[in-house]
Amino acid sequence: MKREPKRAMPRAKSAEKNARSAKAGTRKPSLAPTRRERVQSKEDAIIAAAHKSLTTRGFAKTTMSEIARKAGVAEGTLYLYFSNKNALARAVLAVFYKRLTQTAKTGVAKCATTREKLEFLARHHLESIIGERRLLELIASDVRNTDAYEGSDVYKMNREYVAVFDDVMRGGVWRGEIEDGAAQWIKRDIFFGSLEYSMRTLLMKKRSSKKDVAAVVAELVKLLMGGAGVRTEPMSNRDLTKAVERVDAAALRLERLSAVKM
Amino acid sequence: MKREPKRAMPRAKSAEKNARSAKAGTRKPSLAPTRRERVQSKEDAIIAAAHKSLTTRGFAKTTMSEIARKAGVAEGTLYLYFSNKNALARAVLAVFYKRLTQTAKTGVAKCATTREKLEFLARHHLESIIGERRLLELIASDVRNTDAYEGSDVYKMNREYVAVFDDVMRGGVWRGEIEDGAAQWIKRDIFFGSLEYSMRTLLMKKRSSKKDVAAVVAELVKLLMGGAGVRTEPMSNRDLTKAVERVDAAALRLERLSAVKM
Amino acid sequence: MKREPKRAMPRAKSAEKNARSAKAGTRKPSLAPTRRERVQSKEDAIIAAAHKSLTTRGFAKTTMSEIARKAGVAEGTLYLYFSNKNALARAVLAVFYKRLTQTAKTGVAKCATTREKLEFLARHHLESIIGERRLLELIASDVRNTDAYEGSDVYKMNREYVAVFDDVMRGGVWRGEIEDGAAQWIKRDIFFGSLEYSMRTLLMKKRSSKKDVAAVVAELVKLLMGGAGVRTEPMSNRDLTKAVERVDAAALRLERLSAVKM
Amino acid sequence: MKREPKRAMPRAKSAEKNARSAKAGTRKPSLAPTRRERVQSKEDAIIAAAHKSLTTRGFAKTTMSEIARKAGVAEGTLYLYFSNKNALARAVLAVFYKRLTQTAKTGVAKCATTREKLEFLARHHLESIIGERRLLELIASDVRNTDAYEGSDVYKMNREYVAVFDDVMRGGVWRGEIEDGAAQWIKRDIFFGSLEYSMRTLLMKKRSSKKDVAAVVAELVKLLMGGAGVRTEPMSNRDLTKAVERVDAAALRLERLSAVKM
DNA sequence: AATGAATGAGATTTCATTCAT
DNA sequence: AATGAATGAAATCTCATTCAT
Repeated sequence: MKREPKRAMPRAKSAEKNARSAKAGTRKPSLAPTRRERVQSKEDAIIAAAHKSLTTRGFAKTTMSEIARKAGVAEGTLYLYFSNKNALARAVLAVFYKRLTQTAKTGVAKCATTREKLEFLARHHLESIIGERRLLELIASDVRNTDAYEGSDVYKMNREYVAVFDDVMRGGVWRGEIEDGAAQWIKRDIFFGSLEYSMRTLLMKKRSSKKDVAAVVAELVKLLMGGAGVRTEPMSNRDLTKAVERVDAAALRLERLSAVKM
Repeated sequence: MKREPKRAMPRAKSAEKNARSAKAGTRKPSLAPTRRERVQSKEDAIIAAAHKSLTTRGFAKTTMSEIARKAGVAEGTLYLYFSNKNALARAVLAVFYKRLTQTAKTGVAKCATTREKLEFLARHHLESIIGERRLLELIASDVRNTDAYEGSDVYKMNREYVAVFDDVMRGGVWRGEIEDGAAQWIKRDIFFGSLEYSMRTLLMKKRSSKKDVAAVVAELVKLLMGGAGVRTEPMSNRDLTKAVERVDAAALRLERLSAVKM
Repeated sequence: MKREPKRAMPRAKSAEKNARSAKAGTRKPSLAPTRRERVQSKEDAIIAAAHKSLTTRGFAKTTMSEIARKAGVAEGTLYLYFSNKNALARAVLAVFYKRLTQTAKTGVAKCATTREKLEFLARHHLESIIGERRLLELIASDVRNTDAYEGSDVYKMNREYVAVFDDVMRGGVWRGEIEDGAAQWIKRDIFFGSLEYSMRTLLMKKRSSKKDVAAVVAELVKLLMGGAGVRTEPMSNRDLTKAVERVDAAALRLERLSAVKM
Repeated sequence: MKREPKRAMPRAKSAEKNARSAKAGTRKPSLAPTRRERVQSKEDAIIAAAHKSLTTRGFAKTTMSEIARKAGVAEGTLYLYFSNKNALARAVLAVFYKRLTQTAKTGVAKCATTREKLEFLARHHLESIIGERRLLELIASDVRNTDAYEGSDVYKMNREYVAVFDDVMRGGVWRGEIEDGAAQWIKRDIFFGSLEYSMRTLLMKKRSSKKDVAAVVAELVKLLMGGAGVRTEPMSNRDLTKAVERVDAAALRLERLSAVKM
């Protein structure tokens, strides 16, 4: 099932990639694409082709020759850019996460309140993964398990992506809008886990409406922000209770006092 | 890529069916297994072997010959009981769900309160899937997508399993312990989605403690039962309202008092 | 039972196509075979190997691995050139027909009379198929029935081959050597059907002689050209009848004459 | 591809069959089927089932289990009656030939002239094989080649069948209706070969008409009976013979006359 | 005599990966 | 740097035949 390389592959790739963007300013401008640009665009084409196949057919059914055809390169060329099918899939995931992070950050920046930010993030995530569910299989399976996932590009990009959510949540806590209850990783898992499960349900429904998405998003945000979520004033339930009790007691004493006096 | 069965399979399959011959009591008891018993035990052995391979190596890397070897039968025999690899995987899933449903129901029955029931279900699910994460891949991928998933055995067993959760939730709502907010399917997705995502995090942690599991369970149940869950003293919203009314009334009287005095 | 190709095959296949690159003359001649030449020769080798196996062991008993071994290539390579076993068998048939047509045309061109042409064709066909009877099974069975036979290469080549016979017959009719009786397809079926059946008989005879072949050929041609074929004296039955009647009448007159005289 | 038995099979079959019909008269009549009758009917059922599968799906695609199912017996039972798939197929062929021979003989007996007999035989053969073309594949391939064909039941039955044709032809020759030209086996091959080839053409035609069948039959018979078939004036061979005798007699008298004169 | 579960050799086909050009 | 033909291990699935019951 797996045919791992028998000998180390002589590829210059990483170096190439890292060298990119280096002293771009010093290069003399030219209309014809430079070698570096050509290489980059070819890599992009391969990733785009792989992305398309992966999302439409899934990992197992996607073949390297199919990707090569779509990308307009020879099969052998794929191995010049990526050491194997798994690495290529990981690159696709990395790009996916990069884009996702980008749009998430941009969208969040436009939101005023924590609530709005969370709502945006939830909807954004849900809508994004609905079209790329096959990509998520990758995360849960082979690509993630086979080789060192931690330390890989995908892992890093994933951290960066969820960090957007973490920042929003921490901001909410700091400003007292969200109770500092559970550990952040737990909230994170609840957030993304719920959304991915909902995606499956949505996909199974014959016709999933915008309303369904909205309902999921609303409920999730409500839960994460504390049931109090609808309150305008940010006083906690417990504080309120205490306060009421104090006032109640005070009123009682006043009443007794006045009753005596009168 | 896959070839689905062309003809009906000569298999004895389900226990229910085998029990049919009814007057088992009249047969003279014998220590040697009957033909039917052997068939059943063989099917069990195959499923057990498949389960083991599937959970340890995943669907793609599991081969039929590996399963046959583990089960102690010839490769061809597998196809006597299951029309293809997919069907076998589905049978494994069905057994998994059946067992899961059984233990879930039993456990829930022993719990007194809705809270306890939910906590039990959450912990039970989390602990169960930690060892069988590869099995869950199946649900999310091939087995689910390839053929008519809806209407399949797995689908039915899955419905039965989640129904346990649904019943608990509905019971809680009915008894006023849980707010009847979002649609049931949303709560369900939040519950199971959160747990499965948490499972992944737990598995990635070098050493996931019992405390982590407990924390996830607690937080999830808190959210589903409404934030009120954490209060020490059980003052209900209704109590609070009453108190506010009292304070309001007291304030009114104070106002009158002061009006008299002044 | 059979799985037909799902995707286009990366094959160089036909000679015509390869000749396309046109300025072959400008290329500097080299002794080492070019890539294209190697591809073509490999295809030829595969077809030759398949031909050998097919004719000696028949379709069912011929295995792809056997062909690969004979051709000196890996099994997978076969599928680079032919999408499956059926397609390979059809290619073998196509080559067979091509060669057959070639030699038939050449031979016919050398013959003077229609009779000679038919005799040549009959003998040529009979001798050709005696060594390749297993190939003919293909035509009558799987290869022909499984997929769209009509429109296939084999079909076209077969049409081309039988056209040689058709032309000869039509020529004979046009020149008045053959009576324009039955439909052409009927004559064609009689011609080829008789020969193939005779082949079987010949093969069953412990020692089939040249004389047997000659006898079959002679008889068949005689029939197709009209019974006149065997007459030494070219007098028809009708002529004979007339002659007899004339003699009869003459004898009668003589008798009367002599009776008077005497 | 072939899995021939590894050891001789302990079957009583032949003996059983031959013993049949033995002293039938001595058996006491009974309404319930005897053991022998049951065995015979089971064999018949198997052959009938095999015949159906063989004619509709061909040899390769017909499976023993399919036959067993259709015949209403267990797979193992097939091997009690026939040593392997090939033998079963041969039995089917034998039955086919037996029936064919029977109907051929009956039909021929009802015809007055040689011409009519041939026409009947041709049409009968053509119509019979059109529905059973898959059976004919057997004759041309495996069944015939694999084991000792000569000496087998099929071979004998085939001889018996073609003997019907042979008899008709020999009768025609003896009565002077057919020229005694070619060897009988040649005429036989022409007859059956032409018809089987025509069958293929007929099957390929989108809609083969009765007229097509009639045309083939007419042409074939015309050829076999000699071109005489087309004569306009009906002077029979017998007339011709008489005339010759008269001429001969006349010549004799003339000789005598001249002897007197001289 | 009958059964039918079990066998296991063997067939076709796929495709990630290599490497000579 | 690019190609793409070649590889060959490995996977799934079939089915004639056997044999314990």
